[in-house]
Amino acid sequence: MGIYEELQARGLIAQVTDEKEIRELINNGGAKFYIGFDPTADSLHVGHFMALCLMKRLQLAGNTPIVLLGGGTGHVGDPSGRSDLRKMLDAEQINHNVQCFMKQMSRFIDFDKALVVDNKDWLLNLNYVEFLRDVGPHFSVNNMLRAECYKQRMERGLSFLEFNYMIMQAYDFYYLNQHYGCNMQFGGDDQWSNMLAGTELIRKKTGKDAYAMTITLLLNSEGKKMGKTANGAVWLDENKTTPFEFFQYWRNIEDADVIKCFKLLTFLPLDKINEIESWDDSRINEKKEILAYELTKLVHGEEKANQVLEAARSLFAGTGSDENMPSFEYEGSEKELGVIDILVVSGLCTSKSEARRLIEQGGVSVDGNKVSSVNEVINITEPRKIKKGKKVFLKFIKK
RNA sequence: GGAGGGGUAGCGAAGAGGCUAAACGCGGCUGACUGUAAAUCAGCUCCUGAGGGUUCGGCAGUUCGAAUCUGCCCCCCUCCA
Repeated sequence: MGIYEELQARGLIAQVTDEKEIRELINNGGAKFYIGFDPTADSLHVGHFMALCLMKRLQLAGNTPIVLLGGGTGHVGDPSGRSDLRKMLDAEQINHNVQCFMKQMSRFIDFDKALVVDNKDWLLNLNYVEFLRDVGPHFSVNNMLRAECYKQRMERGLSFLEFNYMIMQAYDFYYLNQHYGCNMQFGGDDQWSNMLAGTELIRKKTGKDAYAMTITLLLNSEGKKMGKTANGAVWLDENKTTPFEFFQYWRNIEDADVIKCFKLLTFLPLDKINEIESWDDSRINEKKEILAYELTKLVHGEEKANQVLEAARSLFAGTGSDENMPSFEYEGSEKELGVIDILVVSGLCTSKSEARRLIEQGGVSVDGNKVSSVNEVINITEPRKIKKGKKVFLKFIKK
């Protein structure tokens, strides 16, 4: 089975421009492909993770990856999948974000064997009129407006700035094709129209074919994007989403999504996944634990994965050590603190009102004892295990 | 540039001088039932020393009293140019 068939079997492939050619190209290691990452935040998220994994899979199959950092396109902002204008980033933020991306990517990609480029190097110096004359004639506005990514924005309004994003991305592909021999682009399925614009530009300018393939978006059984919580994305940066939180996110997904996540996100061989799938439903929690462990291992390393697995088992099953449970170090000098203060100071609650409400509703316990009064005061000379709701644990330690 | 419509809590959306800390829906949180799942049910969802305090795009007014009325400003949408 070639890599193409593997990707297909995992359900990773969403759309391709030319199936036969692409299959041949990547199965024989002949692809020099790029994936673009726009530095819109200071950490990568699960969507990027899928792209990076794809990059790794293809690299292992002998293909050559190019990581394209969007230091230039970041100035414009991709309107795809958005109902409103992106916040504009200044150059300083973009550079900072690019640095953060690089750091995180080094865990997945061996930069020695991959090419890393930043499109600010060619986009920022373009001369407007020259550029217009160069690529402008190849784009039909009528066609662009038909693209799915703009359609939804036609109702709410689309700025000329964002309208140009597609042209930037198409130009990137063309540029990489000319300067690095890049013959293929991968991306999320929401990038499809932007990617097609690139293959078309290359064909029109050079008469040669280039290919594009999109990866399935990670949607849950209700059709919503996975990797998002009420507080925002599930980040790969451990300072933004702790390994424990990361682990718990996957540990708590819906039953219906487990096998799909195995296939799309892990590197477990397909036979192994099929075997897990065949397990009885009563082992569903075991499946989720493996999934969460595997993903945490990929993103945060084996050591961290073992720690959070231990911590989770200790907290939820009562087995294993609680040494590695999430903790908070309190800097104050008091020997005792009101429960409300503990909750607020540690960040478990954002206001005292919220903390009070929580206690009144019976949602807080300390060392296993339910807190019954909002006035309760706790001795903090010893570490205390705070439990908020059913699943949030924190060890409160006085420094 | 002209005409019209609009900006209310995380989001959607009522309210059109006091009865409004602001209906309702979604989302979120807590509890019950479970399997750290889903579904369902119940409660909560601006802050607070629990006395109050601060909110309805911004600023300045009118009024005993303003999310609601007036003026100016900012932003968004639709149609026309």
